[in-house]
Amino acid sequence: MVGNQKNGFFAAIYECVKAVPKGKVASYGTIAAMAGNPRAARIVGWALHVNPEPDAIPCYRIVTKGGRVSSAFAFGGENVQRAMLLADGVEFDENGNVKQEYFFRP
DNA sequence: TTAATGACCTATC
DNA sequence: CGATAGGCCATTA
Repeated sequence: MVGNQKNGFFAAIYECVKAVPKGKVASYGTIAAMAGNPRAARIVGWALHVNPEPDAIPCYRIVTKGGRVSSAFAFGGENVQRAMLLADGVEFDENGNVKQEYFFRP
């Protein structure tokens, strides 16, 4: 590691995000639960916000529980995130939300 | 240590 | 159905 990040919940969150298989998405609450705190959904958003390793952390695979992408995506915008997911094989419904069948659940 | 922040979630009007 | 308010938890200054 580059020695820039302290070991905390963030590290666990990163592991969970990287554990999401390609072609699927995960919600903040799901990642938080996998990290050990089902109520720390906001911490997940923060962990991805700092995104120390955007090359290894596919934050574009993280969406809200309703399947809606975040409004403050760090890579460029919601449209970009949708394109990334489409490139991974994820499909959206008519509402612009990710289908629940593409949600990765442990 | 206290206070403030934040890419959420749920409940209520 | 759409908008608003509050609560939760960890990190930073």
